[in-house]
Amino acid sequence: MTEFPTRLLITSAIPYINGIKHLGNLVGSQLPADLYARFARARGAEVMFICATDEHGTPAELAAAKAGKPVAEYCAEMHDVQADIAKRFGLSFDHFGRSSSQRNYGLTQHFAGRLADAGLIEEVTEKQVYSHADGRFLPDRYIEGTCPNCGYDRARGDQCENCTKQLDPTDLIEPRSAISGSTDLEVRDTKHLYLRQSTLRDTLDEWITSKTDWPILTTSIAKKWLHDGDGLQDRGITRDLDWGVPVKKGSEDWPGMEGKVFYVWFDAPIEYIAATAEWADANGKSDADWRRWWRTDEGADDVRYVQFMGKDNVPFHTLSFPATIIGSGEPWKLVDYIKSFNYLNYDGGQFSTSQGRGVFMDQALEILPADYWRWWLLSRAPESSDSEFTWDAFQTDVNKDLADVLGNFVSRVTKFCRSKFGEVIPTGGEFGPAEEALIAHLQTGLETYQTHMTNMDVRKAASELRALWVAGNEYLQDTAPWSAFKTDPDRAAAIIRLSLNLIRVYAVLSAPFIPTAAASMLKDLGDAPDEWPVTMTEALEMLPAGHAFQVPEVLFAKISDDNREAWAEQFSGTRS
RNA sequence: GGCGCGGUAGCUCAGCUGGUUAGAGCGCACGACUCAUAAUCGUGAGGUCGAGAGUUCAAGUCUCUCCCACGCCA
Repeated sequence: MTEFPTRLLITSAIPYINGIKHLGNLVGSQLPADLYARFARARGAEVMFICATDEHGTPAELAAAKAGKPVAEYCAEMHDVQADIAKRFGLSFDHFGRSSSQRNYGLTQHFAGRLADAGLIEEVTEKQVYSHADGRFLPDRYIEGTCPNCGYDRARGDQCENCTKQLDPTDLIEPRSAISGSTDLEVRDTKHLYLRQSTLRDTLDEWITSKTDWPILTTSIAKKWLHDGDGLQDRGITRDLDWGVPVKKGSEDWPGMEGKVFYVWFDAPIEYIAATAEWADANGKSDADWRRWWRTDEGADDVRYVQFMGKDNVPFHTLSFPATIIGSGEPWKLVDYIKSFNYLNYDGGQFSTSQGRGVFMDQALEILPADYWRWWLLSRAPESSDSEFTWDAFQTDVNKDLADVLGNFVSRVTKFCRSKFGEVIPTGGEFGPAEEALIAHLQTGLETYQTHMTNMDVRKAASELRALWVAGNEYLQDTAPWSAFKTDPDRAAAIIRLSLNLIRVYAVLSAPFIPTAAASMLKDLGDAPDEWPVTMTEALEMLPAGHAFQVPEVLFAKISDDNREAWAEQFSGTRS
């Protein structure tokens, strides 16, 4: 078995602030990260699991304006909303931070200063459209006008949606602000900072090349950006906006950059570090307490750092953020493993936040408990290619796996025991060949499961866990305690004693996937311990004869055809 | 147009460094059981592994060309 790290730093890509995320966002980063974090804790690792909201940028400003609120207030509210939903989904962050925190201001400015000192920042003067009516510069996509190519009158400054032609804002005929509609626009010179990541290209290339155990999805995307066309391009890291981290060189002002902020992609990944500092602040810890996770010269040399994200975030995490870390010349912890995911589609199309298409996290929880979603999404995680959510598959899979295989096992064992022996672990009888075979089988399965979980092979882990559940049903079918009871009650008692213990083992092993149900199973087993099994032989004798339990309520109610049809209908349109 | 990821049983997918009769879950058919959420367990039906060519004693598994779907970029 692969040796498991003793200290694990785990980060999930941070969700953008402007609304509630859909299931596709969830399964791409936060959910698998949580699965891994829970497993790591169960295996005894010291875990720091970090996420946050990504709050800066124009979309946040516009969403706030639409809601009629100051952007800071809007973000604070939306952060609380997202934090609450995350909690209800069982996402076990050690801290859920905010990229607008003072910690992130300080660290972002610090990194910019270090990069400047290292000669990795370049000042570039470029032309950008300024709107007098809005009193601000407009990003390309917030300028609308008539497409010079096809005549479409609502083409955006970056691209015409009608004919897909790539555009420059100055190409548009009769350009206007998408925010106010004003045509009082002017092209002005503005100065911006660029991160010279092209100079780090060979270093990054070597680093990526050395990561032979990373998912192909991760390395292939990184390689593409490194080698495509002219290779890795320098990128602007500042914007003409109000809402963001003010541009500073460390703690010093940056001449010529007054009134500008860092671009969201620059400060967002730094928030992983900042959020860990926020964790320290929120828990009465010292700076040393968070720095031992991030500075290899201050205790982080034994930390293994794993990031989770959807494929759209891979370029930033494989290139830009490492360029920031490496370029700083300081011993910050660089990521050790990047687990990336493809997209989850919704019933023949894409999930879409802007169009409100698909199921969103809050809606999901209104319909069913989190465990249903967790199980389905994780067991079908889009690891090797995009995957698809359909109500039909969701209903079938959840009913079969959770209700029929796992839930019903718990039900049949506890109810049989109650009717024949009462609500205590029965005494008497001995284990024989059938038990030896089962235990050997479970031991092998346990090790396979742990290997897959350690490797973050999410689908394979789910499949193996399910196989363990099935093994219990096979065992019952094979030993038939209901028949044995008629001639040899002690034999039936032994079978049921093992089976009740098996429920505890299932609860513990399943907890990373379905934490709520797992906790409920342990509670009903008379507050059984959540100790992770090492050998099945010992694990299946943990609950002794005489230990009281109670027959649980139905663990997983089935999704009816009526439900499925109603939900498919309810979510066919757009989010209201 | 360039690049990337895929194209394996009705459906969703496993198949690592090439090697016995190509696997799993679901669905379907039949059978067993009756403790249980009309649940469970067993058996079975079989797909020229997108198409073509090549390398090899041997190819879903490597090479080339082409087709299709999806995605990213220009």
